[in-house]
Amino acid sequence: MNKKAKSQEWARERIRSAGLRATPARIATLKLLQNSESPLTHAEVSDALHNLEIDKATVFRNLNDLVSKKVLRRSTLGDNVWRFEVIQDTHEHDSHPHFVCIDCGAVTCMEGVVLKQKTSLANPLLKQVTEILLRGQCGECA
Amino acid sequence: MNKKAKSQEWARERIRSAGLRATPARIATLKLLQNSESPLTHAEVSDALHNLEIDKATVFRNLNDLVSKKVLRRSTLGDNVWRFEVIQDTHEHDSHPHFVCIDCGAVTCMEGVVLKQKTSLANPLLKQVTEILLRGQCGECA
DNA sequence: GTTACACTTGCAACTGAGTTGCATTTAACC
DNA sequence: GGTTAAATGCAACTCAGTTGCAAGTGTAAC
Repeated sequence: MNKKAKSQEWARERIRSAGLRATPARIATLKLLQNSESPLTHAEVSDALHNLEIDKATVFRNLNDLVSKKVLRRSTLGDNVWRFEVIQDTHEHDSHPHFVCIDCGAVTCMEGVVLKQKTSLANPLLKQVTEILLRGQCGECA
Repeated sequence: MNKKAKSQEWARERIRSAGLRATPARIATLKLLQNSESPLTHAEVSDALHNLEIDKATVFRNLNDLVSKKVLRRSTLGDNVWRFEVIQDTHEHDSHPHFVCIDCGAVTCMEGVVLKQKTSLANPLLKQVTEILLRGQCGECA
């Protein structure tokens, strides 16, 4: 089996094991996000799948379906637009920080960065952190 | 001077010292946010000032103006709606991370938390970080 | 392989947040 | 009080995301 067919089969299996039907739109969406280096917005997914003539409502529904089945993660970068990325089942640390460039909007996943609290005392105001977001200028824009 | 007039004068002075004109719409907006216990959305501000017959475009412009002058802070709770709150001038806000509760919207300054990069190699994609934002549930909401 | 049916899709119309252009009004300085 | 740049009101707009419904399709069971 060649590489393309493997990726296709992987996406198909991931969708089916989540309890959803493996339709062309879903397979294409999942393959796209899997091959992307950073989370994509709905508009970016929609554009990329444009040649498949998939309706934007379908893309929204599929993205939300895959999020609710925990195949994708949905996050916001402070610009009030949802971004989606594949939850890698190989990783344990599933919530790495994201860096967003305030100029060009590029999003970088920062696997090698961790938050450290100076004081040993746990902060009572902070029960559970679900997302860490850094904003600033990327190398291209600075 | 009574309490109401004091609040009025405080708002007026805060706006003027930011380099903006102290219009009734801006004074009412700032007083409202100052007296609110949690950040308010544009719609909430607009509703509360309804009897003053202030246009929604004006409210948006004023909120954004006050944000750009660092009188207000603008944050998102993950529902893709901006929320606004008064920046208390007793704090320095540039140097430490902020924590936003995705349920109640409360914003906490986290003086005792620092970001550490595991690898000694500096990330070339990340030239300058201007803001660090943590999102999650606070002790009240968890 | 055929079939049946629930799931999925496309379309179109909708909601709601936020923006913009422009003519009119007004706060602030003299 | 008069002047003027800043602020406002209005209306029309963009864009993200949702919804109802009829038509299409993946899947399991035969």
